[in-house]
Amino acid sequence: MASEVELRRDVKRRLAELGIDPYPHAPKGAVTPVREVVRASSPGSAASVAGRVVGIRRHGGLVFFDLVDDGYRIQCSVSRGEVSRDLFDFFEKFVDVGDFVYVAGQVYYTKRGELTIAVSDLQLLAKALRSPPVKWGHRIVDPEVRYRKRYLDVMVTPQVRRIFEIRFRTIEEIRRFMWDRGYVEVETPVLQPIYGGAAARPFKTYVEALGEEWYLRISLELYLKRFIVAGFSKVFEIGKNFRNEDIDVEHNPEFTMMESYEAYADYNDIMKLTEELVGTVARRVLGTDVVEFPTGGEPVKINLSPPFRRTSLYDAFREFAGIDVESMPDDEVKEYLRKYSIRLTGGYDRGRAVVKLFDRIVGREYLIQPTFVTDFPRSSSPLAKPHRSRPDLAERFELYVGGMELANAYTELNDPELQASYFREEEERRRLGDLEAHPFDWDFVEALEHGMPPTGGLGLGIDRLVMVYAGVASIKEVIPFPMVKPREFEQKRG
RNA sequence: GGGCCCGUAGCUCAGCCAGGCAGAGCGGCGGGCUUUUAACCCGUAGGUCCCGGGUUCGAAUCCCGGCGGGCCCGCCA
Repeated sequence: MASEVELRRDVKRRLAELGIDPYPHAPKGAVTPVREVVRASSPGSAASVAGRVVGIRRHGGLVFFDLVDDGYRIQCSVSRGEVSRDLFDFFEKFVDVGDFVYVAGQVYYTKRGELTIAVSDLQLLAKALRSPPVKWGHRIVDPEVRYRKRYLDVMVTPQVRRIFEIRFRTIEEIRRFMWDRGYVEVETPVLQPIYGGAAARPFKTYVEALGEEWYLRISLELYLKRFIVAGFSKVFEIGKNFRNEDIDVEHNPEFTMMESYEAYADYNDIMKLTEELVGTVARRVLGTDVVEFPTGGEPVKINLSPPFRRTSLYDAFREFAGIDVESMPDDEVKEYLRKYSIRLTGGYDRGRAVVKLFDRIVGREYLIQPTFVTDFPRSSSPLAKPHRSRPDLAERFELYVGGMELANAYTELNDPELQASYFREEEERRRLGDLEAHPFDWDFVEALEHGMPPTGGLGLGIDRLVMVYAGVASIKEVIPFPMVKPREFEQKRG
């Protein structure tokens, strides 16, 4: 028995014998988006549309089929009694589910009350040699197919398409929000001689022209701050970061961040900016700032309208876990590290130990509603400015929603000599085996030496924000083509 | 990096525990049907049982190794 592809190739051959191009360059008539026909057409009016055939229901002399164009579906019918014999036979012999067609005809309502185009003219626009894997409107079950061939997932499942509509609208509205506040959207290099701005292992690459090993950026931070040094007061960038770390429901090696930097602002200003952004963009994209997010299987209502709860890291420990980490002796901190089997690379450091414990004990578990966690230990934040009244802390906050870290922000460190000394601490850590410690970036320090105004900066994880908006618990659901291992598929050729 | 689970027709899955002819529904193909919408009715084709090795008279089934995937844990400030 011939395979589907073979059968449809045969259809192509027979079309060619009749002098019909299965891949014409353009539709023969003007095309109206199906969306407009569905919204505005009245019975009796003419309509000409184009789309993919997603379902065919044959009743002898009458055939119903569904057309989908840009996410909108419309039913069409071909009646043997009302069209030429050629047109009816053409549809029967040559049109399959998956094909793109152009149709023209008159709009009417069926007995069941569905808006339908009575087709009087039809043109094949593109022959599909493979049909969709499942009927339109259904879900593909196999995750391998969903992620490897996302185009199929989006093609057949409107709910999946909806997630990506939310994603791209979110990015659009973030841009609008930032533009409206006078931020300039800039571009910084993806390929960098020294990576920085986060604690992560980088992807390495090789620049033939320079004969050097370079890196894919792990954050946007250090170059955006150079823009502030250069004299731009408000800048932002939305772009891909690359971290050579493991893949799970909250992490993809390639992910999208928005970072912004604003001169003459501190982390309190940035908190206001952040909550307004998260709430405003939600309302513009979703029409509401109350969303449902699955945590531990159960959907929880999350309210994204500002202001968000604010708590210091130490207070959050006390409030949610009943632990006073602030006054705890080092021995006891180490005991907690053992208890939660947390290993610190680069030697014991109280600040970094506390942050790791926080992630483990408090963040994921308790911070479901939007919460700003403020004032992290200074040693865990080498790019942030020390706290104005607490030298052991940094002016830093993280935003948690749904138990995920959504944003990270500082009053930026702008003292070049302090920055240099923090870089030296990081180098020492790297020497002690911390592969995620910051490399020393002399060029950045030199930029700071030229003077950077007091600045507030923000890093916002776009993928995770979209997870919250779309109400999905896996980052793979919001990344169009998540990273999956390549696989050799057998090509079935006839 | 550790643990658990999964891989059988284009798709969803049964068969595996307890070894003995490789199955169902959907989809495809053929036929019927002029108001259906997961249309319906009749018929029919379709298989590298993920790959390799082992045990056995005999392996989809049991054992070992590998590949791919999912979930959980660790890690990802």
